[in-house]
Amino acid sequence: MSVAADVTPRIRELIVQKGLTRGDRLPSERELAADLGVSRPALREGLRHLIDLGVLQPRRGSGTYIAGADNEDLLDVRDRLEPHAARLAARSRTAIDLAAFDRILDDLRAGDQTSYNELRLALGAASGNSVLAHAISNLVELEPGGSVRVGNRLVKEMTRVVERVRDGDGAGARQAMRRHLRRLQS
Amino acid sequence: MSVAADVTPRIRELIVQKGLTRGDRLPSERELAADLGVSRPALREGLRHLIDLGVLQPRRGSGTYIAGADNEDLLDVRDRLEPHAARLAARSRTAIDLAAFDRILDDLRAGDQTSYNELRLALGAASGNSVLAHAISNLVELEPGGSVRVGNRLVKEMTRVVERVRDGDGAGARQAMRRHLRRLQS
DNA sequence: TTGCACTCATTGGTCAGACCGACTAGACTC
DNA sequence: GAGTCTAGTCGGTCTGACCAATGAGTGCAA
Repeated sequence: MSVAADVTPRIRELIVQKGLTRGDRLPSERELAADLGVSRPALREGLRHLIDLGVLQPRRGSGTYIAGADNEDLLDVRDRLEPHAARLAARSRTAIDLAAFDRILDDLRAGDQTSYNELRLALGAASGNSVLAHAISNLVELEPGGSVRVGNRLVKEMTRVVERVRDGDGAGARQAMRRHLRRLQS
Repeated sequence: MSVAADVTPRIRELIVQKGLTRGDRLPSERELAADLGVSRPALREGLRHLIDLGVLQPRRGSGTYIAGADNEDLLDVRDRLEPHAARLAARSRTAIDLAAFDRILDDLRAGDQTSYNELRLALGAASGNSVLAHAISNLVELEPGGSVRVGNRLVKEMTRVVERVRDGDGAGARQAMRRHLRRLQS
């Protein structure tokens, strides 16, 4: 992992940890670089990714601010991609994919907040469509950390999706994911 | 427009101009920076975007190579997003959007190769969903420049899409875009 | 006291030059 | 001729500096 590539998740962690939300200002680049122990150019390369995604918005002379996407818009796009990914994954998943799903589901049941997004990424990867996987990854990164609270209902829904994928039931997997997203929408 | 942000399209132009395709090597960063008249850090910030998208793949000690996405995978994702965008655009388009469509269609009829992608971006913007617009923008950038040849059939298909959008016919706009993508797939 | 113009420290944006480790091709050895 | 060694190239990173835009505090004028 290169330094610049590693900066991106660390910035995200910092945002979550400090509880920064839309409109808040990030520490200055010089400050961030010092905190993370990297140079400013490397720090900027890491920030660039989040800026391109639309998560951050720099204002010259003022600072860098949290932008973030509208949740409704986000769910609309998720509904276009993630059920489709679940369907494809039911057809293309490998034994390695299935093992990864099991591990992630275990973490999810243990209450790990990050494993929900990991599962989404794993489904994208298992779809066998790298463009789709990439698009979903971008959606995951668009959200402020831990956007969804991990509860019993979510665990149940995700378990259902994984079961359908394991069974090779494409239509069922798609439906299960759609139902989950439908719930988030309301 | 910042220097770094301007680097990205210029790199793309250079790729098209030199006719580089998947697997080819890009000139070195030092050379590119000199050619474009920017510093290496700025050049790298521009490259970073294309690397994150998956268009370029750097190999330390060797060079930076064109990666590019599988066309079939790409069309599959386009089929999920762009007909949906057309449908939303039919509902949300403003007078400004319509004027932009007309201008772009004129360019398209004149044989401008870039206007096809411009239309796709304009439809995404007109959808009113910024996340969707962003996702489509990423898909556009994923393709090697001028992936689709502008011919009579394409002009006809795009004209149909715009007409449906102008009429506020969401279902029709969606259908017209799907038909266009279906053709590209075969 | 109030309002405004000004000043200046801070911030993102950019540049120049340097060093490092990884890679590759060509020279060299056996 | 096959394997090894070496020097040059490339991406990755750092340091330190300057620029332009911003905005808050300052001081002056009304």
